[in-house]
Amino acid sequence: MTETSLRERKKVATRQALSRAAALLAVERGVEGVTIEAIADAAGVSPRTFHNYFPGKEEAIVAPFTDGAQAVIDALRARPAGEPIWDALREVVREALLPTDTRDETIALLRVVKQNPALVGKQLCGLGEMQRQIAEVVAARTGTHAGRDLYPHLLAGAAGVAMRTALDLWVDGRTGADLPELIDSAFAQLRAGLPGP
Amino acid sequence: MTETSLRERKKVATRQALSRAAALLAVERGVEGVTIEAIADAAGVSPRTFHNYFPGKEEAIVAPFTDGAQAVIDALRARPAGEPIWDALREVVREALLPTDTRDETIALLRVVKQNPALVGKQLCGLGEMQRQIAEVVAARTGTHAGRDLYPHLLAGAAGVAMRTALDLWVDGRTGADLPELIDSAFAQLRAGLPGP
DNA sequence: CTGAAATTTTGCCGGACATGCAAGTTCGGT
DNA sequence: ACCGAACTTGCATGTCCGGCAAAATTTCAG
Repeated sequence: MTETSLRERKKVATRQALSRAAALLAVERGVEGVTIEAIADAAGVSPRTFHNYFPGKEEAIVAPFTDGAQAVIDALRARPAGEPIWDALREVVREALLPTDTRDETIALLRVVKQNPALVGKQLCGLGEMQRQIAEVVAARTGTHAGRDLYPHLLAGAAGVAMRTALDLWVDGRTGADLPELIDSAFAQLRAGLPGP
Repeated sequence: MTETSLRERKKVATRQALSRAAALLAVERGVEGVTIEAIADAAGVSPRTFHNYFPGKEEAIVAPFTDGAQAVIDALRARPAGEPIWDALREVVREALLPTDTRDETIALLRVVKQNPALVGKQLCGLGEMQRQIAEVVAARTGTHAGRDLYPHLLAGAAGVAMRTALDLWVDGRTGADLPELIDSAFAQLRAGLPGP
């Protein structure tokens, strides 16, 4: 299966421990009230080691979303070649947002992120990188050119907007719908050209 | 007219001086090669004063885009009430991206921003805030609810994607089309539901 | 015009951040 | 068991960012 030397396992474990500690502390104390020293301490490593894994606490906090964006790209690359591109995008977004074992923590984290401009910036930056790579995949599948055509970037951007909008509205919780419904609705509306309410 | 005491004028002048100096230095030396001291020096104020206007050099560099986003919102609020919302959005984006007297500088600045993740994050953060406010305006005009409906956020997001995509492709310059054409094309494709290449 | 009030600028300071470097420690393969 | 590679850690340096209070500037009432 996957190559898993002890070193590799330790590395991912440390990375996850740092990320989880950062998220937990951010939810508890607020982002500004968290120091790198506290995160490192909670994860059982030295502050200096923290910087071997993340350049700053913001990156550690939003790491789950950065990783999730990468998962979306990988999943998209693994879709069957003939599948309509809109369907493929909807499916990978749906899979990425499937209920996890840490659902409540993720919601709490999303709320914290949303209220902090610095975190929003990092999150959107990761999303932008995801869209860039999605555009390349789309271009390859549709015979368009990522450097010359609007189409692949618009499609990737639309998928990103659908994902982000559905998530945001779901996290706010003022709508009774569950997440898959919101995702389907968002994709359907975009696919229809947002004709009106 | 507009209240314009000496104090107000000096404040905006200082802010613009700092922003312009930051952008100029960033283009000349690269973002990392710019210190707050250099920016403040170029603008004729003390480094401490810089922090009274911007929390960091990144914010100063992307200030033109932040301000531009605000201009889009104001322009949208000023559109006639009956106008189709898609038309209104396309028009305000077009107006925001009209050729200015500092066209070449803006292009150079956009290229610098694009290559620096920290700046991209700040820029996207400002764009996100613009979209949030656009969604409110859209909700008010279409009888939808920004807290419950996907529609206004999807529409605002689509407009943001159209603007950003058209700008990016235009700045890269690999397409012969000019900016208004790209904007029109982006909006037309989104409005048609991105049917395919 | 003059003096007081409000606002802005500035220097100083401290905590936190980020990163290079070198020494110490742990792991992997022979 | 051993050596080289990879990871951790402490140290040191430079920058960032914001609070605070004093000095300077602008506003406004008398």
